[in-house]
Amino acid sequence: MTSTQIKDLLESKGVRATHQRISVYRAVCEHPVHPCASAIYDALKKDNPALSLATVYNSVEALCGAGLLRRINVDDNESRYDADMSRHGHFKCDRCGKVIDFPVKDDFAQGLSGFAVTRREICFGGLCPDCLAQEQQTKQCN
Amino acid sequence: MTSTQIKDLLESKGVRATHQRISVYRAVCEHPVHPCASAIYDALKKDNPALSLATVYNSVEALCGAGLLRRINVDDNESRYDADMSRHGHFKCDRCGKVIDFPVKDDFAQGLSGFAVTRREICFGGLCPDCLAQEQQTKQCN
DNA sequence: TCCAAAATTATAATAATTACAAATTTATAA
DNA sequence: TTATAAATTTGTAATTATTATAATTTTGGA
Repeated sequence: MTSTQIKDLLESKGVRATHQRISVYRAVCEHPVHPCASAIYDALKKDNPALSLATVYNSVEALCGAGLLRRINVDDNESRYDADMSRHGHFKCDRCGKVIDFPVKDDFAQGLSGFAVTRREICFGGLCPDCLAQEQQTKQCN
Repeated sequence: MTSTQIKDLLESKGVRATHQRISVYRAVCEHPVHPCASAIYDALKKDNPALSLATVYNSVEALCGAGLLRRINVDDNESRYDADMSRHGHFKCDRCGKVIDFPVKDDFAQGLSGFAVTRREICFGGLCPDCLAQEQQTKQCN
């Protein structure tokens, strides 16, 4: 995705497309797992040493408000950000820390007629297949 | 639920049933919405002025580890605790702050074969029916 | 180019949580 | 019951994520 394309996307959503916001958006899109604020900061600091962590927070705030990013709470302590706004869940491996997307069926929630639902988050946790295999191997050695 | 019943429950799960842990567990059970650590602390401080906030954190940690409580992340900043371990989702109203339980269908998650899922959390957000009605009223006045 | 509004920056403040060491309590066994 | 070791609680300090603030810079439009 080119800078121009991102610029147009942000402006179509009514947010000013500053250099920082464009690069924050790109960083979230391109990050292998959904990054937290400081991970975005670290990734962008190389190319823009003047970048401030406060700007990263301001930018994700603006982008979330515009519906371009969503904040996810897979971790107990810090927020991560996801540029994929489609319906899906997140699985956090307690061993390797990876966050993996998974599909979810539509209409699994019940009893919410009369509610205006604007946010949906599905977070699972446990062990991913790789770590599960390694744990079982370790157990055999004991 | 009597103190003796809670004591037996904790011990059956292998956690030492101290006075503090018993009252923390009871506080989470009896709290109208799922309380955060400081809400538990405030609720118990009246009857036990010597209680420390650190103990509340230690207790919920022990109780979560034993599968008696679950930590929920409906808020971006702080954790809340829930004694209902059955499958259900949480809806957080952005206006009044209330957290409301709702039922969810079984087997809505897909693509997780090979994963060992030990944690499941479903958090929705938006406006509850009451607040939605009030917002619509406000809109009409403008 | 000039100007006002908005965004960025650096830093301070806040708030939730964790770490730590001393004091207390608990379960167990003599 | 009393002694003892281990676990827990307590009070406080440290840590960490996030927000607030004010000065500086950038942005978009006249």
